Amino acid sequence: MKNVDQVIRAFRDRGYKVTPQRIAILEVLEGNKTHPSADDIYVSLRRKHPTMSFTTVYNTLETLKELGEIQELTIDQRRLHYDPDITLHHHIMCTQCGHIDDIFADYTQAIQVPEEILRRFHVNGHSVQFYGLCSYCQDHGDA
Amino acid sequence: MKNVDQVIRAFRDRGYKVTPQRIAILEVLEGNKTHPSADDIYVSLRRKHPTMSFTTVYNTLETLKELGEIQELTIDQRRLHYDPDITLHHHIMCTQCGHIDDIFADYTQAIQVPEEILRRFHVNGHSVQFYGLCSYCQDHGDA
DNA sequence: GTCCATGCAAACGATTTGCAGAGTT
DNA sequence: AACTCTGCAAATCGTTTGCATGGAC
Repeated sequence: MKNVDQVIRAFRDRGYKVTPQRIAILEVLEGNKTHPSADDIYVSLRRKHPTMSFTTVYNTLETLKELGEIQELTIDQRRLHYDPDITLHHHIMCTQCGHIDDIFADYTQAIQVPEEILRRFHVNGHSVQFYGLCSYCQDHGDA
Repeated sequence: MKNVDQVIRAFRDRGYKVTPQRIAILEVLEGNKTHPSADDIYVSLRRKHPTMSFTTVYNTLETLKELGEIQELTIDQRRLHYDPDITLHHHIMCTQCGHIDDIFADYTQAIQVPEEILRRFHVNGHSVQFYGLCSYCQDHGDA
């Protein structure tokens, strides 16, 4: 995601309105490396924006996705997470606590799809994710 | 998944009861290459087993997972799919119609996790999946 | 007869939708 | 003023849970 000011400009350019709610959500996302869920974002805004609604969080995330400013992570079957870093990278999630970390590696060349599949599919993308136990959970967890 | 008779034996060995419902679900799964969801299984059984419940489908899938007879696919964010083929392979899903195909390839060596991550995580597994448009949807779809 | 499994209904949790009123342009 | 956005409430949908009855052993 570009910085807040630049995204605001992108909004104006596209005819999207710049509302206090949208700015607040952008501020939460800017430089955010925690891979928040919609709920995480909602909760982190509740104090300063008590009237913020889930609808607005979801709407804004959808808009930012459309603009290509954030990416949706499908690493967690239970809920979607969002990442303002749209450069090519991957993720690992702790199966105990749900913590998600970045993995900066490019596996594009490494995972070639067999010819046979290419004959039957127009491949648009792929997704690689890892699962494990983070340091904390290795020491404290018990599952 | 082993064949129905063998899984029935595995059930008995573990003290799990062999019920008509469980057998029916096993029969749906044996050799099944369609990667059904719980709902798909439920629907395909409704006619011959009108009293079959979702609870039983979910319970049985859970049991089969525990026994390592099937694997749960997380390729579809909307719902879980199940695969009786537990050998190492991957999948591709058509983003239009949801059809899932097998990809028989082993990317284990290809996707090495950076040292830096290994220091912070005990990696237990990974997941690689592809997305695209199947032949049918390339010709007929419009998204 | 014991105990696990089934099936119904209700609960749950993430996400989506309908819509009236509010705010941006 | 026009038109989008917000926020509330309700709906949706896959999955889980509580529990009484039923069936496998």
